[in-house]
Amino acid sequence: MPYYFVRKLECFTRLSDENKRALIRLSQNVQLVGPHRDIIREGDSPEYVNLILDGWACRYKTLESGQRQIISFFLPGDICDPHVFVLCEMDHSIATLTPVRLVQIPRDALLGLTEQHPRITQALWWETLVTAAIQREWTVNLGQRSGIQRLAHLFCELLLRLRAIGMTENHTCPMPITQQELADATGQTSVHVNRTLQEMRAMGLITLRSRLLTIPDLDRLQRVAMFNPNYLHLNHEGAHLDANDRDASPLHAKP
Amino acid sequence: MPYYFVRKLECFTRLSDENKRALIRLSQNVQLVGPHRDIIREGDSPEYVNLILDGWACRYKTLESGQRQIISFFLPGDICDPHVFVLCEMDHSIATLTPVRLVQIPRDALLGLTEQHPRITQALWWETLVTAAIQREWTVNLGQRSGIQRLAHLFCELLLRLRAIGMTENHTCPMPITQQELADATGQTSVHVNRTLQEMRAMGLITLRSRLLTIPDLDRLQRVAMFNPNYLHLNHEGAHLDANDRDASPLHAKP
DNA sequence: CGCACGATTGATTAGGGTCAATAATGGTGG
DNA sequence: CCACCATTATTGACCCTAATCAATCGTGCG
Repeated sequence: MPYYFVRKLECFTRLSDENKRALIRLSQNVQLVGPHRDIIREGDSPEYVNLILDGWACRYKTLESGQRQIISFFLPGDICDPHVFVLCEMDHSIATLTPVRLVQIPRDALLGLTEQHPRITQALWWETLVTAAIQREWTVNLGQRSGIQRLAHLFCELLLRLRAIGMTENHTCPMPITQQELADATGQTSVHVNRTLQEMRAMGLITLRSRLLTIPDLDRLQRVAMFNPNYLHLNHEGAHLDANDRDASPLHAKP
Repeated sequence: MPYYFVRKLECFTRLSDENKRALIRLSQNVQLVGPHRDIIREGDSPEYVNLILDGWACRYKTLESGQRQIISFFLPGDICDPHVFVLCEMDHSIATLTPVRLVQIPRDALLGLTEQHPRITQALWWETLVTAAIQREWTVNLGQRSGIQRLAHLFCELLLRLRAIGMTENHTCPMPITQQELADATGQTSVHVNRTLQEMRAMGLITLRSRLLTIPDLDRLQRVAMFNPNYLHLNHEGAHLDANDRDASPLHAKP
């Protein structure tokens, strides 16, 4: 079973063997959660940091009117809010989309880890900032792009994130979510998502069936979406950091 | 001249006199920037952390098509990305909206501050997490709300944030931005914003003229917007923290 | 006073929502 | 292995919000 979160953090910087062992030791008390279950709800007080070992999950908010917005997707290896403890209560919910294997990391365990491993601290910082960048890009996506562009952009993002953790094969990646969920993420109705997907298939932009997405020409899809991958910061920006660097303050990272 | 950023951080937790003096010492080398000027551009490498002493600014992104999305607003006292140095290059731009007084804080100055003042470190953490929460709420706003609701929601958010730093008078606050900018923030055209504002005025929800916004009945506007202020975490959630607490790790904050 | 920018208005159109019905799919138990 | 049921996907008809284009009006300011 691959450790996706190790792969993910290695997108940013080199990790020592000791770093990796420490990360892997977190995977105690693995929990299995079925699909479409809440992991934590708006209003709850955060007690753990959730690390998604495998499967997909999402942040979401439900309005009084019943409308739901999916705010972001969690993929294998993603960690849900490593610094959430500063706040007293959750302002959104997190739910599984597929069956999920996760670990709930107690505050002290995570604190111990970062105290012992400056490089991991840096990498978690990078992960936090990239998460924020993704959220900003979603703001742009919902505010400025058309239906087809929103879906195209989402597919580009998910493909690159999945590729970063080694979950793609050639031009194909898993896409284990329903059209309703794509609709909730892109601020459309499922009816319109359905029609837009058909249009994208007709244009030869994608194949999507059996929960598998194929993008024959990623450049073309990126052009359709006006997608610029810079916000994902996937180019080993922390490669210059010595794996044994003592200084773990994010304010110290030398760009 | 009030120190809005001190007021803002005090929304989270109590600060000692020494904390405050240290914060105020940052205000060396104040810069005056005219309206509608870029402070930092997408692609630039971040060299400073910008602290807005006074005036309004915004994050934005421009697409190849020329469309612009305003991603967030910076109000007096806001600090632009205290932890940005982990990343090599900016994935968005920041520009002034009004004339702005700001300080560009060098990395080392900020690092020194947080090393000396654990309480400030905590408060900056809170600020970072609230900024992320605001971004999520904008995602919901753009994805799920109608034109009038988006504007109403934005006005509610801005009023509460301005009230937190003491910039409101009764039901009135400054709103020094154009309809085009409201449009770029809410993902609409300025024509439609204009019509929606007229509708809101006709409903008695707001008064907006001479760059002043009045909200006679905030509860009512909140209901229209389906606005829930919980995501702003403005209820002194860090009040329990002793101002001399030694431990500054966000993972340690006891909710 | 005149200029530039921002606000306002009107007419028309298009993208996407709504509602409702039907068809595929896939998982389950007998 | 197959029948059944629940979910998910698909289609059609119609409607409405908000975009577009273009012109005009205000207003603050040098």
